[in-house]
Amino acid sequence: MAHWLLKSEPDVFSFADLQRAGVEPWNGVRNYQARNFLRQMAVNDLCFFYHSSTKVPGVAGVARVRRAAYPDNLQFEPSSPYFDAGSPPDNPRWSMVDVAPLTELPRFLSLDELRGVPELGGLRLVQKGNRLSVLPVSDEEFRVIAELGGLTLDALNVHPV
DNA sequence: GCCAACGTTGGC
DNA sequence: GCCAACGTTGGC
Repeated sequence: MAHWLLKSEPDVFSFADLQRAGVEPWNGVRNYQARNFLRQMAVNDLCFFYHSSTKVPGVAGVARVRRAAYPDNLQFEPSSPYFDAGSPPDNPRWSMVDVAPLTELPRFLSLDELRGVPELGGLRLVQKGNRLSVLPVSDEEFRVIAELGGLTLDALNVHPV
């Protein structure tokens, strides 16, 4: 199973919002690299839910993929800020996945704290100039972050959906 | 294909 | 609100 990190501005859509929503289409990604990662996601993959552009940015929870990549409908909605007139309907340019909340992190992990963890030096999130909103997390990085956040491996060893 | 201009992201 | 970093656009 692969692991990922998804960024969201909590003022727009927080982890608590995801918990209320239950399942949410992760739409609006308009960066090719991020899109390619979305397309690599499989059902049941676990994703850290990261709060960006906020007072204390950091990892707030864990979500999981409920539906693999399919066309992002907003690219065909002229009224949407995510509309893309150049996307061919027979070969849509942009994809989205559906995600559902799994669990909040018992201990919120700020970006500042993550930066201080030697094992996470390779994480794209903590590297300079990182702007990707969807990024891969290695198995080892996933374990380190989950444990730092107060999650037992049991808590994450959930039944597939 | 180069690269300057521009827009966006996101930490601070 | 500032600005560094980075991606995209478009003229040439």
